[in-house]
Amino acid sequence: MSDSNVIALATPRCSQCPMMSEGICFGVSKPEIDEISRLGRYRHFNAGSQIIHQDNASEFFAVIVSGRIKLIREGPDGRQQIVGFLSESDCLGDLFQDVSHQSAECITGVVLRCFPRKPFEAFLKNHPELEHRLFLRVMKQLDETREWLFALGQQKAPERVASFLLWLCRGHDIGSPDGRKPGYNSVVDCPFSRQDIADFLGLTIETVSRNFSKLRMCGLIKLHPDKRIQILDFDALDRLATAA
Amino acid sequence: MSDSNVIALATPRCSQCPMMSEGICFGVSKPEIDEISRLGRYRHFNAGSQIIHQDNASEFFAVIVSGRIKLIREGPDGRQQIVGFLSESDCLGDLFQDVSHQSAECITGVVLRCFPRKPFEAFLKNHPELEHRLFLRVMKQLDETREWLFALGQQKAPERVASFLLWLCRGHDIGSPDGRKPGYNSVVDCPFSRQDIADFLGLTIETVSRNFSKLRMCGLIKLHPDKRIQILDFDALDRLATAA
DNA sequence: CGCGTCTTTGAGATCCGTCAAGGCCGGTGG
DNA sequence: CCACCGGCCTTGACGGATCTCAAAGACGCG
Repeated sequence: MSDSNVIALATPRCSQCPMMSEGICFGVSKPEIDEISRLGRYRHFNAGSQIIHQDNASEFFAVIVSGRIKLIREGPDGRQQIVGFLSESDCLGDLFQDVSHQSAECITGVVLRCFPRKPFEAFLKNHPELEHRLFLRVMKQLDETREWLFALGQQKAPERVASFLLWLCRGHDIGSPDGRKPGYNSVVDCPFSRQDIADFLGLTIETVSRNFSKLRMCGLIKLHPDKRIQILDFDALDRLATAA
Repeated sequence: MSDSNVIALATPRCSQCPMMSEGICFGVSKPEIDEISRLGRYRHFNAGSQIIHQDNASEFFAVIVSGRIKLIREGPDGRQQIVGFLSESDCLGDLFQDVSHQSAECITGVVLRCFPRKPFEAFLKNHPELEHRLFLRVMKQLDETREWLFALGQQKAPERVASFLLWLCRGHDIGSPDGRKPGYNSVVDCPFSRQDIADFLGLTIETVSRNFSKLRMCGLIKLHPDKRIQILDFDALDRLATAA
């Protein structure tokens, strides 16, 4: 209430912004939130639209207000590898480098809170505690990327698919219908197409599909028509992912 | 000379330390270098020794004074994926997290400048310009890791091997004997075993060896017995790596 | 010189990619 | 309301790239 004036000046909905709720802005004083917020604006994108183009100038930094985005590395011949999935409250854009080394494409409709890169970097210079928080995020991303490097380098197709499902469980568990412990009989949201999953796991859509079918026929998962997947045997899935 | 007293108090060879020369310490005032240096000590490791064990406590942060290190993710069944190579002036150790998510093993003999993690993190809190420099490094590592994610996910064995050789050229070019432009007819140092390369590229030693042989027989490279590789046709290698 | 380790090369087995056809589902228009 | 259409997903058959297993060769070290 006391600060709602400032917030209101800054952005209409700053209090609902994931930069606040998810902690990116946490610790930045209100006048300064006002300062940086004045730089930012909301942008909307439809599913399928390209937000960032690989090898183009890196011009903005953004926080995802809603929706899902895939980060893609593409080769000269069109092959593409998804190097990361982003969702609400994640950050988008390459700071401190002039060209983007990957593309960003919307999986769903997306709302972004966008800041021009250079001014944001200048702001960062005066707010080390904010940069520290970004630092932690990038380290976490590096950790996750290394995890997938292991998967792509060492695991076979069935293990990769199982690992992917477990990854879905970790991040996007909607909850189990009968209230069992997390991971068991849970329903997870999977807004990704077969092509997305294939590009992420370094497989073809056919191989992904075949492995989903195998898991379904073995009774480990149940595929719902609304892009949701029900995990019926978490332990078995875990064994598939970690053991051979 | 004026500051050599301070340096001398701090560490015997701080002026030769890669933290200075390679910029990690750059911008930190001398008394403060003294402060942090008092925390650090030199440690020596033999080739093959494990410095960090995956899933163990993350207890120190270090700068590599000399030597080469591989970062390894291992699965429960012994399979291992190299997720990064480190060399002189690179940093080692997971900051701001309690357990290491990968192992670190010496490829050559190694000298480290070691700092206990917690005090170093505390020092970092008071030196945002130092943390900023670490931030840039981690972003660069993330970028490189994504590059290899593309290689492991999308490229076939011959392309991966060619990409690996080009990567060697970028970082460790010893120079061409006849002074031609960089990359052409250059000799690169390759201190890695076939097993290392295989674990890095997600292949087997046999596949790596076969592809090296193929490149040798096609006249693109020449393998010297002292772990050096001569690049005879850089362009052809580049074509192999980027096109199919 | 002899030993062990790393590397190379070969032959066979396996997994996954490619090509192709058919099924499911939602949207559109009659 | 139903028929049609297009995109996405599934399933099958086949071939090829890579892994596995095996043996011989090269290199470094004592």
